Amino acid sequence: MRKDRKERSDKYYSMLNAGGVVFARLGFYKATISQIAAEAGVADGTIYLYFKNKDDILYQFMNYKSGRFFETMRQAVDGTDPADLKLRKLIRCHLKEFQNDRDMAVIFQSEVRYRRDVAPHIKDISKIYFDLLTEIIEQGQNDGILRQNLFMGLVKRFVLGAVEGVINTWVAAEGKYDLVSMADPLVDLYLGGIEAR
Amino acid sequence: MRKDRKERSDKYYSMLNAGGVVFARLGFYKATISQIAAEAGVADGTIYLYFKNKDDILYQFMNYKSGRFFETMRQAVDGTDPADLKLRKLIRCHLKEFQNDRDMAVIFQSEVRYRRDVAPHIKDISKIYFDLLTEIIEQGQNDGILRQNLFMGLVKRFVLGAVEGVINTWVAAEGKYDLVSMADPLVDLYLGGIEAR
DNA sequence: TATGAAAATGAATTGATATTCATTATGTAC
DNA sequence: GTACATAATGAATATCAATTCATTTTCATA
Repeated sequence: MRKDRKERSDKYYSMLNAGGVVFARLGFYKATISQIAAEAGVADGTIYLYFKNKDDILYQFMNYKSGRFFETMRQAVDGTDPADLKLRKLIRCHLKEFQNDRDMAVIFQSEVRYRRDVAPHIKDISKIYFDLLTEIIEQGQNDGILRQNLFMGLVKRFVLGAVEGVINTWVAAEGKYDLVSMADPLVDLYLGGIEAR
Repeated sequence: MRKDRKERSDKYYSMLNAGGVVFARLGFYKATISQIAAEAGVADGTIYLYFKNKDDILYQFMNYKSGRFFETMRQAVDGTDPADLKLRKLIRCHLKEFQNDRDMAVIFQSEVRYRRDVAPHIKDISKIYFDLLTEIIEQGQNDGILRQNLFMGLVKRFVLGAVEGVINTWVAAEGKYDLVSMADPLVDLYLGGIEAR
């Protein structure tokens, strides 16, 4: 059908990407259609041939990015590694993907938390993430690498919350340092904590 | 001066509070002055006798809440306790204050991250928090309770990020469970990590 | 109770921008 | 090269909500 052809076109992606750029720079509400159109090098009206409305641009942007993101995550984790290494790979991958696509990072960290209407979509996103974590942690417990008496719901929040905190700081610092280098020290904290032995 | 009298009045606080209610419910951009005025039981125009504009309502709300929040935090931590107990008290206090004032929790967790223009103000907020954490962690290291080889910048992000993650989940769950009960298990994770010994 | 200042009101103004659509351009089949 | 369909344009429209301000109400004082 026609819509498919359109959606796969270069023009479609340049608009999607322009949306990402402008939303990241100004936030959803301050971004205007005219700015997005200008960034993509098309007329304002053209946006509406490809997207239902402004919300739809954000929605499709998230959809596209999160799809690719989780494919990458899944690949990073699949395999026969021990749980602690899987956790390391997961976090490294997360930080690497966000470092390589700062617009996505900004939008995921702020719009996602902000916009309630995007929330249903986002729930899926963190669900997939949480499922990956559940797999890893349960495997680690079965192999005796991780403690048995863990409150799983809390541990997942603990892990994801801390990564997000690290990412937010990096975003606020305008990405002036290497984010990926935080991965291993962070996982060391997850595993061993801060207490002296 | 007149402004002082106004700012301390009941009406001022009812408008400030109404702002909190409506911002928390709809987010800053979808909230309207009319809704805030209605919630406070005043006319639209009255808002502008007490606040410069819509931004100013949010700004003063944050200012007021964060001032009280950090007084409370400081009190919770001051004293001669060992560092791990201080950390426990800090986290307990943080969760308790947010649980007792859900509007504040929603606004701090979403608007703060979202609105760049509020950021300078917010930097102060997390700076105070980080300073408290620095004090506690350094004390713990001096007393031999906490590990020496900690990357302080990361540890602070790790701690604050994880608490915020826990709070976000609670907010998203509409506050249906007891947030404060998460404090001790969370601090246990900070201290000992998830690895088996 | 009369008077004036301070406070409050809410309808009207203003500005902004998302969205539409009549028009123009582009490309393709014959 | 003509005719048709598809795509793109951008000025005009429609909506919405922040802010203003002429008018009214409240309230302290004499």
